[in-house]
Amino acid sequence: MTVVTRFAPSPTGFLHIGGARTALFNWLYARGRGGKMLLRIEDTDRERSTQAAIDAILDGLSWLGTAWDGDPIYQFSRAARHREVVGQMLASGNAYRCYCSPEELAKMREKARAEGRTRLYDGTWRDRDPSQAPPGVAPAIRLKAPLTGETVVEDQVQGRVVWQNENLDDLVLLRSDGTPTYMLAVVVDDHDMGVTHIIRGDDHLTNGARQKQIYEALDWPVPVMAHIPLIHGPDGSKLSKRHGALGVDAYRAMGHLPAALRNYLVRLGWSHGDQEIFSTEEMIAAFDLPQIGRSPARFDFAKLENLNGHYIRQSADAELLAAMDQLLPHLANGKALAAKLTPPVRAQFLAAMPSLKERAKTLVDLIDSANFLFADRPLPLDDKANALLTEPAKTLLSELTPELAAVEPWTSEATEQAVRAFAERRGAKLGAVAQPLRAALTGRTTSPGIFEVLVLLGKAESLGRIADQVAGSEIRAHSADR
RNA sequence: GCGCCCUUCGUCUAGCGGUCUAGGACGCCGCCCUUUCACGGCGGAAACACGGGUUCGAUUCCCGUAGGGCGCGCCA
Repeated sequence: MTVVTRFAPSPTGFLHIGGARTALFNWLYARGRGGKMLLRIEDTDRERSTQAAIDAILDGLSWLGTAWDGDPIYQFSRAARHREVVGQMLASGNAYRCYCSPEELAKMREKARAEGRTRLYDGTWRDRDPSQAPPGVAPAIRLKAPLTGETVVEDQVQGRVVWQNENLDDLVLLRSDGTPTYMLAVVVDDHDMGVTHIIRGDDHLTNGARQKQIYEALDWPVPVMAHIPLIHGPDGSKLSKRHGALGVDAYRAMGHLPAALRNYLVRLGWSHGDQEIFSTEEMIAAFDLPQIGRSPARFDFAKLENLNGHYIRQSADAELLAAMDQLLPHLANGKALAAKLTPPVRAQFLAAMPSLKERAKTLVDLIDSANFLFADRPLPLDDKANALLTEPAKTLLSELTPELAAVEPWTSEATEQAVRAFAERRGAKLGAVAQPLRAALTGRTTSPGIFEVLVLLGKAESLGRIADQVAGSEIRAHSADR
Protein backbone atom coordinates (compact mmCIF):
# COMPACT_ATOMS: atom_id res chain seq x y z
CA MET A 1 0.00 0.00 0.00
CA THR A 2 1.33 3.40 -0.92
CA VAL A 3 1.80 5.75 1.98
CA VAL A 4 -0.28 8.91 1.74
CA THR A 5 0.17 11.62 4.34
CA ARG A 6 -1.35 15.03 4.43
CA PHE A 7 -0.80 18.45 5.86
CA ALA A 8 -4.08 20.16 6.67
CA PRO A 9 -3.73 23.75 7.87
CA SER A 10 -6.60 26.13 8.31
CA PRO A 11 -5.82 29.35 6.46
CA THR A 12 -6.42 31.78 9.26
CA GLY A 13 -2.84 33.02 9.57
CA PHE A 14 0.70 32.43 8.44
CA LEU A 15 2.42 29.07 8.38
CA HIS A 16 3.75 29.02 11.93
CA ILE A 17 6.76 27.09 13.08
CA GLY A 18 4.75 24.26 14.61
CA GLY A 19 2.82 23.81 11.40
CA ALA A 20 6.05 23.83 9.46
CA ARG A 21 7.40 21.00 11.57
CA THR A 22 4.19 19.02 11.17
CA ALA A 23 4.45 19.49 7.43
CA LEU A 24 8.10 18.44 7.50
CA PHE A 25 7.30 15.26 9.42
CA ASN A 26 4.53 14.38 6.99
CA TRP A 27 6.78 15.13 4.06
CA LEU A 28 9.69 13.10 5.41
CA TYR A 29 7.52 10.14 6.27
CA ALA A 30 5.99 10.04 2.80
CA ARG A 31 9.27 10.64 0.99
CA GLY A 32 10.99 7.93 2.94
CA ARG A 33 8.43 5.40 1.81
CA GLY A 34 7.89 6.35 -1.78
CA GLY A 35 4.59 7.92 -0.83
CA LYS A 36 2.91 11.26 -1.23
CA MET A 37 2.14 14.20 0.99
CA LEU A 38 -1.10 15.89 0.07
CA LEU A 39 -2.18 19.36 1.08
CA ARG A 40 -5.66 20.15 2.27
CA ILE A 41 -6.69 23.68 3.08
CA GLU A 42 -9.29 23.57 5.84
CA ASP A 43 -11.17 26.66 4.85
CA THR A 44 -14.62 25.83 6.14
CA ASP A 45 -14.51 28.72 8.56
CA ARG A 46 -15.49 31.30 6.00
CA GLU A 47 -15.16 34.19 8.42
CA ARG A 48 -11.54 33.61 9.31
CA SER A 49 -10.11 32.05 6.15
CA THR A 50 -8.24 34.40 3.86
CA GLN A 51 -6.51 34.16 0.52
CA ALA A 52 -3.48 35.90 2.00
CA ALA A 53 -3.14 33.11 4.53
CA ILE A 54 -3.47 30.47 1.83
CA ASP A 55 -0.73 32.17 -0.17
CA ALA A 56 1.50 32.39 2.89
CA ILE A 57 1.08 28.69 3.57
CA LEU A 58 1.80 27.62 -0.01
CA ASP A 59 4.72 29.97 -0.17
CA GLY A 60 6.10 28.86 3.17
CA LEU A 61 5.95 25.17 2.30
CA SER A 62 7.65 25.75 -1.02
CA TRP A 63 10.41 27.79 0.56
CA LEU A 64 10.98 25.21 3.27
CA GLY A 65 11.37 22.60 0.57
CA THR A 66 8.48 20.50 1.80
CA ALA A 67 6.06 21.07 -1.04
CA TRP A 68 2.93 18.95 -1.37
CA ASP A 69 2.12 16.48 -4.12
CA GLY A 70 -0.76 17.08 -6.51
CA ASP A 71 -3.23 19.94 -6.26
CA PRO A 72 -4.25 21.37 -2.90
CA ILE A 73 -7.71 20.26 -1.81
CA TYR A 74 -10.01 22.94 -0.52
CA GLN A 75 -12.26 21.55 2.14
CA PHE A 76 -15.05 24.05 1.68
CA SER A 77 -15.55 22.89 -1.89
CA ARG A 78 -16.37 19.40 -0.66
CA ALA A 79 -19.40 20.31 1.44
CA ALA A 80 -21.82 18.46 -0.83
CA ARG A 81 -19.89 15.22 -0.40
CA HIS A 82 -19.81 15.72 3.37
CA ARG A 83 -23.59 16.10 3.40
CA GLU A 84 -23.93 13.02 1.27
CA VAL A 85 -22.02 10.96 3.79
CA VAL A 86 -24.14 12.26 6.63
CA GLY A 87 -27.18 11.20 4.63
CA GLN A 88 -25.80 7.68 4.54
CA MET A 89 -25.21 7.70 8.26
CA LEU A 90 -28.74 8.89 8.91
CA ALA A 91 -30.07 6.12 6.69
CA SER A 92 -27.97 3.46 8.39
CA GLY A 93 -29.02 4.63 11.83
CA ASN A 94 -25.55 5.84 12.84
CA ALA A 95 -26.69 9.42 13.12
CA TYR A 96 -29.77 11.24 14.30
CA ARG A 97 -31.40 14.64 14.26
CA CYS A 98 -31.02 16.80 17.32
CA TYR A 99 -33.42 19.70 17.87
CA CYS A 100 -31.84 21.15 20.97
CA SER A 101 -31.53 24.90 21.14
CA PRO A 102 -28.25 26.57 22.01
CA GLU A 103 -29.74 27.48 25.37
CA GLU A 104 -30.62 23.90 26.15
CA LEU A 105 -27.13 22.79 25.19
CA ALA A 106 -25.57 25.42 27.39
CA LYS A 107 -27.61 24.18 30.32
CA MET A 108 -26.59 20.60 29.64
CA ARG A 109 -22.93 21.55 29.64
CA GLU A 110 -23.28 23.44 32.87
CA LYS A 111 -25.02 20.54 34.51
CA ALA A 112 -22.49 18.00 33.26
CA ARG A 113 -19.61 20.06 34.54
CA ALA A 114 -21.24 20.55 37.86
CA GLU A 115 -21.61 16.80 38.13
CA GLY A 116 -18.03 16.18 37.05
CA ARG A 117 -18.94 14.46 33.84
CA THR A 118 -17.07 14.75 30.56
CA ARG A 119 -19.94 13.77 28.32
CA LEU A 120 -21.65 17.07 27.81
CA TYR A 121 -24.55 16.21 25.55
CA ASP A 122 -27.12 14.14 27.39
CA GLY A 123 -28.55 12.30 24.38
CA THR A 124 -31.94 13.95 24.58
CA TRP A 125 -32.76 13.34 20.93
CA ARG A 126 -30.82 10.13 20.52
CA ASP A 127 -33.80 7.85 20.73
CA ARG A 128 -36.65 10.26 20.65
CA ASP A 129 -39.16 9.90 17.88
CA PRO A 130 -38.75 12.56 15.16
CA SER A 131 -42.49 13.18 15.37
CA GLN A 132 -41.80 14.98 18.63
CA ALA A 133 -39.64 17.51 16.83
CA PRO A 134 -40.56 21.09 17.59
CA PRO A 135 -42.08 22.80 14.55
CA GLY A 136 -39.94 25.18 12.54
CA VAL A 137 -36.64 24.12 14.10
CA ALA A 138 -33.85 22.98 11.77
CA PRO A 139 -32.02 20.07 13.39
CA ALA A 140 -28.31 19.40 13.69
CA ILE A 141 -27.21 15.88 12.87
CA ARG A 142 -25.30 14.02 15.57
CA LEU A 143 -23.28 10.85 15.54
CA LYS A 144 -24.88 7.97 17.42
CA ALA A 145 -21.72 7.08 19.28
CA PRO A 146 -21.38 3.93 21.35
CA LEU A 147 -22.54 4.42 24.94
CA THR A 148 -20.35 1.82 26.53
CA GLY A 149 -17.05 0.11 25.89
CA GLU A 150 -13.93 1.96 24.90
CA THR A 151 -12.43 3.74 21.95
CA VAL A 152 -8.77 3.01 21.40
CA VAL A 153 -6.25 4.90 19.32
CA GLU A 154 -3.11 2.93 18.58
CA ASP A 155 -0.96 5.98 18.13
CA GLN A 156 2.49 5.71 16.61
CA VAL A 157 3.83 8.34 18.96
CA GLN A 158 1.56 8.27 21.99
CA GLY A 159 1.18 4.55 22.16
CA ARG A 160 -2.13 2.92 22.97
CA VAL A 161 -4.50 5.58 24.23
CA VAL A 162 -7.85 4.51 25.63
CA TRP A 163 -11.05 6.47 26.23
CA GLN A 164 -14.08 5.12 27.98
CA ASN A 165 -16.96 5.71 25.62
CA GLU A 166 -19.04 7.06 28.46
CA ASN A 167 -16.69 10.04 28.44
CA LEU A 168 -17.29 10.80 24.77
CA ASP A 169 -20.53 12.38 23.66
CA ASP A 170 -22.51 12.42 20.43
CA LEU A 171 -20.69 14.94 18.33
CA VAL A 172 -22.37 17.12 15.73
CA LEU A 173 -21.71 16.06 12.14
CA LEU A 174 -23.87 18.57 10.33
CA ARG A 175 -24.91 21.91 11.69
CA SER A 176 -28.49 23.02 11.58
CA ASP A 177 -27.63 25.28 8.66
CA GLY A 178 -26.53 22.22 6.71
CA THR A 179 -22.80 22.85 6.84
CA PRO A 180 -20.48 20.02 7.89
CA THR A 181 -18.42 20.23 11.04
CA TYR A 182 -14.66 19.91 11.11
CA MET A 183 -14.83 16.52 12.77
CA LEU A 184 -16.88 15.05 9.94
CA ALA A 185 -15.13 16.85 7.11
CA VAL A 186 -11.71 15.65 8.22
CA VAL A 187 -12.79 12.04 8.26
CA VAL A 188 -14.53 12.16 4.91
CA ASP A 189 -11.69 14.05 3.25
CA ASP A 190 -8.94 11.86 4.67
CA HIS A 191 -10.85 8.82 3.49
CA ASP A 192 -11.57 10.17 0.03
CA MET A 193 -8.01 11.40 -0.39
CA GLY A 194 -6.73 7.95 0.44
CA VAL A 195 -4.78 9.16 3.46
CA THR A 196 -3.04 6.24 5.15
CA HIS A 197 -1.14 8.12 7.88
CA ILE A 198 -2.35 11.09 9.87
CA ILE A 199 0.56 12.97 11.43
CA ARG A 200 -0.54 16.07 13.29
CA GLY A 201 -0.20 18.02 16.52
CA ASP A 202 -1.21 16.28 19.72
CA ASP A 203 -3.79 18.97 20.34
CA HIS A 204 -5.80 16.68 18.05
CA LEU A 205 -5.36 13.56 20.13
CA THR A 206 -8.86 13.68 21.60
CA ASN A 207 -10.19 14.45 18.15
CA GLY A 208 -8.46 11.29 17.04
CA ALA A 209 -10.72 9.28 19.30
CA ARG A 210 -13.85 11.04 18.15
CA GLN A 211 -12.88 10.70 14.54
CA LYS A 212 -12.22 7.04 15.05
CA GLN A 213 -15.84 6.67 16.13
CA ILE A 214 -16.91 8.23 12.86
CA TYR A 215 -14.69 5.88 10.87
CA GLU A 216 -16.18 2.95 12.69
CA ALA A 217 -19.74 4.14 12.15
CA LEU A 218 -18.95 4.40 8.45
CA ASP A 219 -17.09 1.10 8.47
CA TRP A 220 -14.11 2.76 6.84
CA PRO A 221 -10.52 1.70 7.50
CA VAL A 222 -8.90 3.89 10.14
CA PRO A 223 -5.63 5.53 9.06
CA VAL A 224 -2.53 5.13 11.17
CA MET A 225 -2.32 8.06 13.56
CA ALA A 226 0.69 9.85 15.00
CA HIS A 227 0.08 12.79 17.32
CA ILE A 228 3.23 14.79 17.78
CA PRO A 229 3.84 17.07 20.76
CA LEU A 230 3.49 20.77 20.26
CA ILE A 231 6.41 23.17 20.23
CA HIS A 232 6.61 25.46 23.24
CA GLY A 233 8.23 28.83 23.80
CA PRO A 234 11.61 29.15 25.54
CA ASP A 235 9.84 29.47 28.89
CA GLY A 236 7.90 26.27 28.45
CA SER A 237 4.53 27.84 27.95
CA LYS A 238 2.54 27.67 24.79
CA LEU A 239 4.38 29.21 21.89
CA SER A 240 3.00 32.65 21.33
CA LYS A 241 3.89 35.74 19.41
CA ARG A 242 5.79 36.83 22.48
CA HIS A 243 8.30 34.01 21.96
CA GLY A 244 8.71 33.11 18.39
CA ALA A 245 5.48 31.80 17.02
CA LEU A 246 6.51 33.48 13.86
CA GLY A 247 5.65 32.52 10.36
CA VAL A 248 8.29 30.72 8.37
CA ASP A 249 8.48 33.90 6.32
CA ALA A 250 9.90 35.61 9.40
CA TYR A 251 12.67 33.04 9.69
CA ARG A 252 13.36 33.57 6.04
CA ALA A 253 13.60 37.31 6.56
CA MET A 254 16.00 36.72 9.45
CA GLY A 255 18.29 35.14 6.92
CA HIS A 256 17.84 31.48 7.73
CA LEU A 257 18.42 28.81 5.15
CA PRO A 258 15.65 26.28 4.48
CA ALA A 259 18.09 23.40 5.00
CA ALA A 260 19.03 24.76 8.42
CA LEU A 261 15.45 25.24 9.49
CA ARG A 262 14.60 21.74 8.35
CA ASN A 263 17.53 20.32 10.27
CA TYR A 264 16.60 22.27 13.38
CA LEU A 265 12.95 21.32 13.17
CA VAL A 266 13.53 17.64 12.54
CA ARG A 267 15.61 17.39 15.71
CA LEU A 268 12.94 19.06 17.76
CA GLY A 269 11.18 16.07 19.24
CA TRP A 270 12.85 13.50 17.07
CA SER A 271 16.29 11.99 17.24
CA HIS A 272 18.46 9.40 15.62
CA GLY A 273 21.10 8.45 18.15
CA ASP A 274 23.60 11.26 18.61
CA GLN A 275 23.37 12.59 15.08
CA GLU A 276 22.79 16.32 14.90
CA ILE A 277 23.40 17.18 11.27
CA PHE A 278 21.19 15.61 8.65
CA SER A 279 21.24 16.13 4.94
CA THR A 280 17.80 15.95 3.40
CA GLU A 281 18.54 12.47 2.11
CA GLU A 282 19.70 11.32 5.54
CA MET A 283 16.60 12.74 7.16
CA ILE A 284 14.35 10.99 4.71
CA ALA A 285 16.14 7.71 5.23
CA ALA A 286 16.24 7.89 9.02
CA PHE A 287 12.95 9.51 9.93
CA ASP A 288 10.31 7.38 11.54
CA LEU A 289 7.36 7.86 13.86
CA PRO A 290 8.20 5.70 16.90
CA GLN A 291 11.34 7.74 17.59
CA ILE A 292 9.37 10.90 18.11
CA GLY A 293 9.32 11.86 21.77
CA ARG A 294 6.11 12.45 23.64
CA SER A 295 7.08 15.53 25.57
CA PRO A 296 6.84 19.02 24.14
CA ALA A 297 10.07 20.71 23.02
CA ARG A 298 11.03 24.31 23.54
CA PHE A 299 12.11 26.48 20.70
CA ASP A 300 15.76 27.56 20.95
CA PHE A 301 16.87 30.38 18.69
CA ALA A 302 20.53 29.99 19.59
CA LYS A 303 20.63 26.44 18.34
CA LEU A 304 18.86 27.36 15.14
CA GLU A 305 21.44 30.09 14.56
CA ASN A 306 24.29 27.72 15.18
CA LEU A 307 22.87 25.28 12.69
CA ASN A 308 22.28 28.04 10.19
CA GLY A 309 25.91 29.12 10.53
CA HIS A 310 26.91 25.56 9.79
CA TYR A 311 24.82 25.44 6.65
CA ILE A 312 26.08 28.83 5.51
CA ARG A 313 29.67 27.66 5.86
CA GLN A 314 28.80 24.54 3.91
CA SER A 315 27.10 26.36 1.07
CA ALA A 316 28.82 27.12 -2.19
CA ASP A 317 29.65 30.81 -2.61
CA ALA A 318 27.48 31.28 -5.66
CA GLU A 319 24.57 29.60 -3.90
CA LEU A 320 24.82 32.06 -1.05
CA LEU A 321 24.79 34.96 -3.43
CA ALA A 322 21.70 33.50 -5.09
CA ALA A 323 20.05 32.96 -1.70
CA MET A 324 20.71 36.61 -0.89
CA ASP A 325 19.18 37.72 -4.14
CA GLN A 326 16.05 35.84 -3.17
CA LEU A 327 16.11 37.22 0.33
CA LEU A 328 16.42 40.87 -0.69
CA PRO A 329 12.74 41.35 -1.63
CA HIS A 330 11.84 40.20 1.88
CA LEU A 331 14.01 42.79 3.63
CA ALA A 332 12.98 46.29 4.59
CA ASN A 333 16.07 47.82 3.01
CA GLY A 334 16.16 45.25 0.25
CA LYS A 335 15.64 47.67 -2.61
CA ALA A 336 18.47 49.94 -1.62
CA LEU A 337 20.75 46.95 -1.18
CA ALA A 338 19.81 45.47 -4.51
CA ALA A 339 20.67 48.75 -6.20
CA LYS A 340 24.16 48.65 -4.69
CA LEU A 341 24.81 45.16 -5.94
CA THR A 342 26.20 46.15 -9.29
CA PRO A 343 28.05 43.51 -11.31
CA PRO A 344 31.48 44.61 -10.07
CA VAL A 345 30.28 44.66 -6.47
CA ARG A 346 28.77 41.21 -6.91
CA ALA A 347 32.11 39.97 -8.18
CA GLN A 348 33.80 41.46 -5.13
CA PHE A 349 31.19 39.92 -2.89
CA LEU A 350 31.77 36.54 -4.43
CA ALA A 351 35.51 36.92 -3.98
CA ALA A 352 35.00 37.82 -0.31
CA MET A 353 32.46 35.07 0.30
CA PRO A 354 34.84 32.34 1.51
CA SER A 355 35.89 34.41 4.48
CA LEU A 356 32.60 36.22 5.01
CA LYS A 357 30.60 33.03 5.28
CA GLU A 358 33.01 31.75 7.91
CA ARG A 359 31.79 34.53 10.18
CA ALA A 360 28.07 34.66 9.48
CA LYS A 361 25.22 32.99 11.32
CA THR A 362 22.54 34.27 8.97
CA LEU A 363 22.27 35.68 5.48
CA VAL A 364 21.52 39.00 7.09
CA ASP A 365 24.87 38.80 8.90
CA LEU A 366 26.47 38.00 5.61
CA ILE A 367 25.06 41.08 3.94
CA ASP A 368 25.96 43.21 6.90
CA SER A 369 29.52 41.96 7.05
CA ALA A 370 29.95 42.75 3.37
CA ASN A 371 28.90 46.30 3.95
CA PHE A 372 32.45 47.63 3.68
CA LEU A 373 32.63 46.44 0.09
CA PHE A 374 29.99 48.78 -1.18
CA ALA A 375 30.06 51.60 1.35
CA ASP A 376 30.62 55.08 -0.03
CA ARG A 377 33.65 57.17 0.87
CA PRO A 378 34.30 58.67 3.27
CA LEU A 379 33.44 55.59 5.26
CA PRO A 380 31.15 55.98 8.26
CA LEU A 381 32.88 54.56 11.35
CA ASP A 382 31.17 52.69 14.11
CA ASP A 383 31.96 53.71 17.71
CA LYS A 384 34.61 51.10 18.30
CA ALA A 385 36.39 51.88 15.06
CA ASN A 386 36.25 55.56 15.85
CA ALA A 387 37.76 54.97 19.28
CA LEU A 388 40.54 52.97 17.71
CA LEU A 389 41.57 55.71 15.31
CA THR A 390 43.40 57.83 17.83
CA GLU A 391 45.79 60.56 16.74
CA PRO A 392 48.86 58.31 17.14
CA ALA A 393 47.07 55.62 15.16
CA LYS A 394 46.34 58.04 12.37
CA THR A 395 49.92 59.21 12.35
CA LEU A 396 50.94 55.62 12.02
CA LEU A 397 48.61 55.19 9.07
CA SER A 398 49.92 58.28 7.35
CA GLU A 399 53.45 56.97 7.72
CA LEU A 400 52.39 53.60 6.40
CA THR A 401 50.79 55.12 3.34
CA PRO A 402 53.89 55.67 1.17
CA GLU A 403 55.09 52.16 1.91
CA LEU A 404 51.76 50.69 0.88
CA ALA A 405 51.71 52.91 -2.19
CA ALA A 406 54.98 51.36 -3.24
CA VAL A 407 53.68 47.80 -3.06
CA GLU A 408 53.57 46.12 -6.42
CA PRO A 409 51.91 43.81 -7.32
CA TRP A 410 48.97 44.39 -4.97
CA THR A 411 48.62 40.94 -3.50
CA SER A 412 47.85 39.70 -0.05
CA GLU A 413 51.40 38.38 0.31
CA ALA A 414 53.02 41.61 -0.80
CA THR A 415 50.85 43.85 1.35
CA GLU A 416 51.41 41.61 4.33
CA GLN A 417 55.12 41.77 3.83
CA ALA A 418 55.03 45.55 3.64
CA VAL A 419 52.86 46.00 6.71
CA ARG A 420 54.81 43.49 8.76
CA ALA A 421 58.10 45.12 7.82
CA PHE A 422 56.69 48.51 8.73
CA ALA A 423 55.47 47.31 12.11
CA GLU A 424 58.74 45.60 12.86
CA ARG A 425 60.75 48.70 12.08
CA ARG A 426 58.54 50.69 14.40
CA GLY A 427 58.89 48.08 17.10
CA ALA A 428 55.10 47.74 17.06
CA LYS A 429 53.04 44.62 17.19
CA LEU A 430 51.28 43.77 14.00
CA GLY A 431 47.94 44.33 15.69
CA ALA A 432 48.85 47.90 16.51
CA VAL A 433 48.99 48.63 12.81
CA ALA A 434 46.42 46.15 11.57
CA GLN A 435 43.59 47.34 13.80
CA PRO A 436 43.71 51.03 12.81
CA LEU A 437 44.08 49.88 9.24
CA ARG A 438 40.98 47.73 9.60
CA ALA A 439 39.04 50.60 11.08
CA ALA A 440 40.02 52.88 8.22
CA LEU A 441 39.27 50.31 5.54
CA THR A 442 36.07 48.79 6.88
CA GLY A 443 34.76 51.27 9.42
CA ARG A 444 34.63 48.47 11.97
CA THR A 445 36.89 46.59 14.35
CA THR A 446 36.01 43.18 13.00
CA SER A 447 36.35 42.00 9.44
CA PRO A 448 38.00 39.33 7.34
CA GLY A 449 41.78 39.20 7.41
CA ILE A 450 43.18 42.66 6.84
CA PHE A 451 45.42 41.72 3.90
CA GLU A 452 42.50 40.08 2.24
CA VAL A 453 40.52 43.25 2.74
CA LEU A 454 43.26 45.28 1.10
CA VAL A 455 43.21 43.06 -1.95
CA LEU A 456 39.42 42.92 -2.07
CA LEU A 457 39.20 46.70 -2.12
CA GLY A 458 42.08 47.22 -4.52
CA LYS A 459 45.00 49.54 -4.18
CA ALA A 460 43.36 52.81 -5.16
CA GLU A 461 40.31 52.35 -2.96
CA SER A 462 42.40 51.18 -0.01
CA LEU A 463 44.77 54.14 -0.18
CA GLY A 464 41.82 56.45 -0.63
CA ARG A 465 40.09 55.17 2.48
CA ILE A 466 43.28 55.48 4.51
CA ALA A 467 43.76 59.01 3.22
CA ASP A 468 40.21 59.89 4.25
CA GLN A 469 41.00 59.08 7.85
CA VAL A 470 44.41 60.71 7.87
CA ALA A 471 42.94 63.85 6.34
CA GLY A 472 40.18 63.89 8.91
CA SER A 473 42.89 63.86 11.50
CA GLU A 474 44.62 66.88 10.03
CA ILE A 475 41.44 68.89 9.84
CA ARG A 476 40.75 68.23 13.47
CA ALA A 477 44.33 68.99 14.40
CA HIS A 478 44.11 72.39 12.73
CA SER A 479 40.93 73.38 14.42
CA ALA A 480 42.44 72.35 17.74
CA ASP A 481 45.29 74.82 17.19
CA ARG A 482 43.04 77.83 17.39
C1' G B 1 -13.98 20.31 37.28
C1' C B 2 -13.60 15.93 33.92
C1' G B 3 -10.64 13.19 30.15
C1' C B 4 -5.92 12.36 27.90
C1' C B 5 -0.62 13.21 27.56
C1' C B 6 4.20 14.62 29.46
C1' U B 7 8.65 15.10 33.29
C1' U B 8 17.27 13.09 31.98
C1' C B 9 22.32 19.08 32.20
C1' G B 10 19.66 26.22 31.06
C1' U B 11 17.82 24.08 25.98
C1' C B 12 17.36 19.86 22.17
C1' U B 13 18.28 14.97 23.30
C1' A B 14 20.95 9.48 23.87
C1' G B 15 19.48 5.81 27.21
C1' C B 16 14.74 1.00 25.87
C1' G B 17 16.93 -3.44 34.07
C1' G B 18 23.23 -4.25 35.20
C1' U B 19 27.45 -1.24 29.63
C1' C B 20 25.65 5.18 33.89
C1' U B 21 31.51 7.59 38.35
C1' A B 22 24.50 9.05 32.81
C1' G B 23 26.73 10.06 26.40
C1' G B 24 26.19 13.91 22.32
C1' A B 25 24.74 18.86 20.56
C1' C B 26 23.60 24.20 21.41
C1' G B 27 24.56 27.79 25.05
C1' C B 28 28.04 29.18 29.09
C1' C B 29 33.29 29.39 31.28
C1' G B 30 38.73 28.65 30.58
C1' C B 31 42.99 27.63 27.46
C1' C B 32 45.23 27.16 22.47
C1' C B 33 45.41 29.06 17.36
C1' U B 34 45.54 34.38 15.90
C1' U B 35 46.17 41.15 12.85
C1' U B 36 40.22 41.64 14.78
C1' C B 37 35.91 38.67 14.63
C1' A B 38 34.63 34.06 13.42
C1' C B 39 36.16 29.02 12.31
C1' G B 40 38.91 25.12 14.42
C1' G B 41 41.28 22.36 18.63
C1' C B 42 41.52 21.14 23.90
C1' G B 43 39.40 21.28 28.78
C1' G B 44 35.46 22.58 32.46
C1' A B 45 30.81 23.54 35.19
C1' A B 46 25.93 21.48 34.34
C1' A B 47 20.59 16.65 34.61
C1' C B 48 17.77 11.19 35.80
C1' A B 49 11.07 16.16 39.61
C1' C B 50 9.63 13.75 44.47
C1' G B 51 7.79 9.42 47.34
C1' G B 52 6.59 4.47 47.45
C1' G B 53 6.84 -0.31 45.38
C1' U B 54 8.64 -4.67 41.78
C1' U B 55 13.59 -6.79 41.38
C1' C B 56 19.69 -9.61 43.36
C1' G B 57 19.81 -4.72 40.84
C1' A B 58 16.36 0.81 38.74
C1' U B 59 17.39 6.68 34.65
C1' U B 60 15.04 2.46 32.54
C1' C B 61 8.90 -1.40 34.90
C1' C B 62 4.31 -0.26 38.26
C1' C B 63 1.54 3.11 41.65
C1' G B 64 1.00 7.73 43.90
C1' U B 65 2.39 13.14 44.65
C1' A B 66 3.94 17.63 42.56
C1' G B 67 4.62 20.46 38.24
C1' G B 68 3.53 21.27 32.94
C1' G B 69 0.67 20.60 28.38
C1' C B 70 -3.63 19.45 25.37
C1' G B 71 -8.80 18.65 24.91
C1' C B 72 -13.78 19.31 26.69
C1' G B 73 -18.35 24.25 20.78
C1' C B 74 -23.86 23.56 15.78
C1' C B 75 -14.42 26.73 15.85
C1' A B 76 -10.88 24.38 13.14
